[in-house]
This record gives sequence, C-alpha cells and structure tokens, in this order.
Amino acid sequence: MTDTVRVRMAPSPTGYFHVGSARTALFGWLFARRHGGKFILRVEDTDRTRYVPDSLDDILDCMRWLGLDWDEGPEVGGDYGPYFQSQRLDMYQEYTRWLIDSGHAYTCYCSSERLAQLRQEQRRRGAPQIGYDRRCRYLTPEKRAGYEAQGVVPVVRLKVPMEGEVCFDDIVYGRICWENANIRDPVLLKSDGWPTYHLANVIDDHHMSITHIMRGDEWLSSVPMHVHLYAAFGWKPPVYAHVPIVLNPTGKGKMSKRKKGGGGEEYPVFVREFRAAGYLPEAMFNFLAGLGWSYDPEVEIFTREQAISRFALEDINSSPAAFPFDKLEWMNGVYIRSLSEDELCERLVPFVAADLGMPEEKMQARPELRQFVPLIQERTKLLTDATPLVDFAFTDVLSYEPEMLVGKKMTPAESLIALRAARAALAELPSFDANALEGMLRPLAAELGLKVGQLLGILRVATTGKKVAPPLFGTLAILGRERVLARFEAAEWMLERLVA
RNA sequence: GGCCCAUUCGUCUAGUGGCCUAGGACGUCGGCCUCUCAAGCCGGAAACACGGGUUCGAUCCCCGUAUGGGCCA
Repeated sequence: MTDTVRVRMAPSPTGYFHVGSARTALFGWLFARRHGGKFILRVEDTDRTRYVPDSLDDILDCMRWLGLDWDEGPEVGGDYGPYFQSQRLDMYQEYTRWLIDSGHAYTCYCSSERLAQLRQEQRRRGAPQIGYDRRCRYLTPEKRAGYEAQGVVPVVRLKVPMEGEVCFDDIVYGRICWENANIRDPVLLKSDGWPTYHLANVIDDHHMSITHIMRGDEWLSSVPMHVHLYAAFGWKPPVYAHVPIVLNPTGKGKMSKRKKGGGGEEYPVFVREFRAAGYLPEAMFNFLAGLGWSYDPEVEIFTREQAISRFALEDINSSPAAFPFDKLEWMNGVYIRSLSEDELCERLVPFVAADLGMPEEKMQARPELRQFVPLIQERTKLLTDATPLVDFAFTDVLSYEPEMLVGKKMTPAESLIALRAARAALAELPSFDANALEGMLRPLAAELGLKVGQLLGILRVATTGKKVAPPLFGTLAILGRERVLARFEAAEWMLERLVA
C-alpha cells in the first residue's frame, strides 16, 4: 500500500515565527518533498488567551520567505478543511461526547482553586507525583448530578489506564516507554467548550490523514496521552519524529525570546528578525537544514534540491544543538558572494534606502549603488553591512575628524602637500576611470616619496570620510571627477587649519 | 522534585565493533596576498564526559555516575 506521505505543520498564532519552529517546519517540508507527499498547514488557534493578531500573517509570510510552500492550508484550501481549529469546534465536542459515552473519558468538576491547592499540598509533602488526583473519575452518578444541578460547568478528562506501560517508536529517538501510573488524566475539553491541544491535535491529524508528525521534542512528554487517545478512538496513530530543540548560542537553555547572547547582546530568535538583520532566505534555509542534519560530511553548502534528494528522518541528530551564529554569518556571506551583481543590488536597495532615509525609487534611480556592488560584494556578510560602505556617495557633506587626514607616520603639513599634489594631478587626468586613476596615483606616491598606502590612506579619508572603505580607485571613478575634487578641496581646507 | 531525552574539537557535525594515528565546517592562531577592510590561498592547535562491563577488539553495544536539556507546576 502506497500511502501518500502527508506531513503537517501546526503553528499557533500566539507569536511571531520562531527560528526553531522554522527548522522543524523545514524538516517536515523536506520530508514531504522527498517522498512526493503533501505538506499541510493547520492553524491551531484554540488558545484564545494567547492569540496575537498579526502572528499568523507573520508565520505565513516567513514560510514563503524561506520557500516552504504548503499544499493545503490557509490561502490555498484543500480537501481536508477547514484548516483552522477554531472552525472545527463541533467536531471536538462531538468526539468528546462519544468518548464519555463509551467510557473513555469523564467529566470533572474540580475547580481550579482545588487543583492549585492540591498541587501545593503535594509539593509541600514532597509527593513523588504532582498533578490531578483523578477524584472525579470515581464520582457517583448522584454526586455528578449534584454538581450539574449546581450549575458547575465541567471539563472533560481522559481515563488513562492505571497499570502497564505505553510505548511508541519515534523515528529520531527510537523506542520510548512510560509507566501508565505516571501519567495524569489530561483535560480534553475545557469548561468553555474549547479543546485542549491533545484532543484537537489527535482528532485533526486523524481526519486529515496525517501520516507523519514532525514537531519539537518539547512535545515528547505528551505522546503517551496521544497514544492513549488514539487507542480510545480506535485509530491508528501516525508516525512520530520529534526534532530536538535548538539551544541558545551558549548551549544553555532553549533558544527563547528575549535572552542575551554570550557578549550580552540580544540575538534574533524570530525569522522576521533574521530577515531584517540582512540574512538571505537561501542561506537561512541551507543553514537550518544543516542544524541537526547533515547533507554530506564534506559539504556545507547545498541547494534545496540537493537537500530534498538526500533527506531522511532517520538521519536527524537526536541531541539538541546550540545555535552557531558565526557559522550562519559565514554562510550568508557565501551566498551573498554567489549572487549576480544585479541580483545583489536589487536585494540591497530596500536596506540601504531605509538606512539612508531615502525612498527606494529614488535610490534605484541613482547609479551609485549598482556601481558599488562589485566593490562591496565580498565585503558584505549581511545585507545590512552595505550602508556604511556606500553612504558617503549619497551625501555632499562629509563629517569627520581632521586628524584622520594625516597620513601614517606623516605630519599634517606633509599630508597637505600630498593631497594638493593628488588634486592637481586628478584635475589634469584625461580619463577618470579606475585604471587610469591607478596608473597615475601609484607613481605619484613614489614621486612624493610616500608608500602607496600612505597616499591612498589620505585620499580615502578625503573621499569617504572613513578609514575603512571600498577600494579607492573604483570609488573615485564612481564618484566622478567633480565630486572628488570638491571633497579634496574641502579636505585641504581642513588640513590647512590643522597646520596653522 | 517526578518523568523523558541527550552527551565526538569552543560551536555545528561525520562516524553505527576493527577502514579512527577520529574526517569536514565555522571560529581561533600563524603565514602569504594586499591601498584600508574584506575575500582568497597555505599551515597549526583543538574532541570520543567519567567508571564499570560485553567482546579477540569498543567513539560505536549494556549498566551506573556526572553534566546538560525538555516537559510537568
């Protein structure tokens, strides 16, 4: 029997798309694509208290950004809908009723106050197990009727077997077992009539014919409840593959929001933050795929097609991984360097324009950025690196300390002489292209008795106002004679005041 | 605290009983190149948590310990 593989990703619209969720989604996507199956998006929006309005848009948007397309779900529909749990409430209630009628579940009238008190007492006593004591499991029909008469609205709990053990085979972790005695009776339906994760999840996965569940390993401990639920319904559970969580860069604790990195800096944890920080989606994809999975022991850079061709759940590493930011940055640089110049320029425009407070159209209408691309391509690891490398080309007034104009091991007066000589020579130069400039400036340094670096250092500051900038000859050519001469003149003026 | 999971260079990983004098990558260190910064090239340092077994032989299998992580509240 050739069951088509159906993998689901089930995000909750309770926050922005987390990079750890992205990796799990990516593994699921790779698996579905590898087997020619379906990748399904189901929105688990049953937690109304934690609902964040724009989070779903963010999740969908970031999925698209990463190139993780889905075959069924929001915006695309499908034959197994609705794909929002909030639209499937009838179903959950109906099945809950069946569970009660068939003796697999029971109503529980315990108040949250009693539950809290119970836990507190268990803690104080140092009880081996903390949690619900199944009191309502044994309620007499009379008692039950009494509560109902008082208008107490119950929750519904699953009757978990009290002896024996539950086992299941996880593709990543192997066989895992629990003593049933250690499992509490979980709530299935809340008193407001909404399902818990456990219930909704099991019902939906079954009805959507999900064959493989890929999710973070923080769900590992709820598997036994799910297994019991499947058994109660008489359904065949899907195959599970839990993916180890992503640890923060220090390797201590999971990569959660609002934590500080090793250097005390805040690091991105949401996909949108990586995007805003100037990471490329293709680099992100490659990197995430290599976190906990290996395409090839000798190969770090691979395409999504290559990843699809070799992906196997069995090969996912079962130990959690710290998030190696350095490696991501390096990889992003590799991808930036592999882009065509036009492509890179296009991606750079929004970033540079925003940084410079300039409309994108205006930025695009100017030739400079595109001209600078070949000079800055190998100098940018993140798209956000570009602005400081080109900003001087978009302003007429440079602001820098006059002292910066003094050449290495030189006096201000000597620097001034060099600057003047350069300006005179540049004014005369027949052609103002990079080659011509180089052919003139190098000999000039020798004539002045200076090292090339000394002369160019002075001119670099005069031109860009910075000590670190793209290669000078190309930069001069892009700015053009007129602007360069004006900047040199301004620099001379500053140096003159320093000398005097 | 209980349950569950994990443990190979600083980090991401390869490795499934002999091919391992443990491979690759990032980072790091040294050198080359060089107009600054990069990029590139060459080279170096760097790991099987510990203790017991099993076996002719363990990174690889089993059991403990330790450490880390997750869930439960």
